[in-house]
Amino acid sequence: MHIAPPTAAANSLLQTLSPEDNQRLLAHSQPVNLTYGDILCEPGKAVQHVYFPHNGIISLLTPVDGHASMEVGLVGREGMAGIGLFLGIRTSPVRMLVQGSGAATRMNAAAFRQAVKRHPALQRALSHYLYAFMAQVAQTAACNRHHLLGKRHARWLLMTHDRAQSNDFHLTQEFLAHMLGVRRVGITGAARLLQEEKLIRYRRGHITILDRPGLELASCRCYRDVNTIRDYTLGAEMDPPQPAF
Amino acid sequence: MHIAPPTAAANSLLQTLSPEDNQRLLAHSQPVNLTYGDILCEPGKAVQHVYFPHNGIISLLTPVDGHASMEVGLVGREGMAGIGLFLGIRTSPVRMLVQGSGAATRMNAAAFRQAVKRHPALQRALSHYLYAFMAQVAQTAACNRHHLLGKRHARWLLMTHDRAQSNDFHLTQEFLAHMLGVRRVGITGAARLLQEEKLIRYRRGHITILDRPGLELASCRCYRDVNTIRDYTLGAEMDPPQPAF
DNA sequence: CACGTTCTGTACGTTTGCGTACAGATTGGT
DNA sequence: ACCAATCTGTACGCAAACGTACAGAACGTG
Repeated sequence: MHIAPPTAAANSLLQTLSPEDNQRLLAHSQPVNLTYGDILCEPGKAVQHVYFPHNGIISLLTPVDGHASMEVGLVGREGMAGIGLFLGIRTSPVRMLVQGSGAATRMNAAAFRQAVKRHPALQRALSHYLYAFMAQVAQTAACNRHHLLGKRHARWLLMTHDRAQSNDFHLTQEFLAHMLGVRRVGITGAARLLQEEKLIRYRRGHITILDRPGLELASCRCYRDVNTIRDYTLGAEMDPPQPAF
Repeated sequence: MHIAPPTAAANSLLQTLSPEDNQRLLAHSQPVNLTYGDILCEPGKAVQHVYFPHNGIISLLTPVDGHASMEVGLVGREGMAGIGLFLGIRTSPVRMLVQGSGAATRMNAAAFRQAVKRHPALQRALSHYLYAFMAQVAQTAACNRHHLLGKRHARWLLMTHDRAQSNDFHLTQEFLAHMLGVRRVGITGAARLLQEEKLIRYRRGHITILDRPGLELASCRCYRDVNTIRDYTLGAEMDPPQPAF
């Protein structure tokens, strides 16, 4: 699903709040600008702030064998980084790396926990988002084993495209290789193929999506499946009998 | 107490409740016997019951490309199956397959939600478990891309060993191959190696762990890392300033 | 105990991706 | 305008895992 960019894209989670609640929340938060390469939190460290991206993108990376790391989740305006706090755990298991520059709302840990406590609507929104996020991670685990690089590559581009809300964005092959846990040369090959098919165009750290439907065909079903679950979940505003809390 | 089977270990999540709360909860739950091969829920279907294993083991499988499926999580006495309900979502994204026969406590969906609502201690325990479970899934995603079959094989055996609470358990190569998302023949090779090293012994659907420390050396660090996070999380009984809810 | 079923062992060619190395191209800074 | 840094293209041998096929071993049931 393609997200139409209005002038100022707002974070979906914050949008679920009533204007008044939102106003109250804003008093305890700051607008910040995420810039490519920023590390918002290291694994094992305490989460100081949570982030609600507007048009920025945050990659969540899990360490492997102590040093290497690879992406297990992608956070854009549909979500937040630091969701562990919602579960009462202050320590982050993942590295939070800014993958796409852009605006976000930042809130410190204590304020966030207060906010969760006070706003049932936020609780519900976060619960549902968490569920969708877990589905994303689980699908990624399966995808990593079953699908060839080309398809995963296309899937990643689509996920980023949704969150970047623009047809071009900053991206190097080296970076992408790191995210997908493959060699840089592997990406070179995959990208060349997509370019030959006129689905994308890229040059030195910059990529342009040319044919989104085509890309969707080139990617594995995981992209669609994860979106289906997310849309269903977040659309399930009325989970019938009672909220979870 | 008339229900508790003598030799069976109790479910950790239920154990966090006070005896009185536990008693009250038991009124709304039934002891059941999970048997190998049972499917407790299909992906996309509504979760009718949640399960708290005592010594049974439940595999959570994510579908890939519609038909195939692979394991993204393993649930034993440390956890529960159906955690999505805790987040207010009734639909299961995964297949729940009984991988090890044994006892469990079953609770229907409505009763479970009531219980969550009424018992803050249970909320906290579930929150923390959910966090640990997510870490498990994320690590699996990374592990799937970075580690060779032999190591993942050993890791899986260790995880199952922990939950089976016994040195031998039922297991076929075909089944394991399916869980790990590899060919059956791949498992044959990996198992042969471990057997030659006297770390395990197996024959036709049955496996015995002979040298657990040795197995740990043969597995990837993911095993240890996930356990560290889980122990830390579940041990964090006193999350300092205030509970999450 | 004989038979069918299920599980395990081995084999062979193929593909994907790895590790590494090096050359060429683009960019930014001074 | 140049240099240094960064990014991308291509190449080569190698290892892991794939798909598939078939044979042998263990079990359990009539």
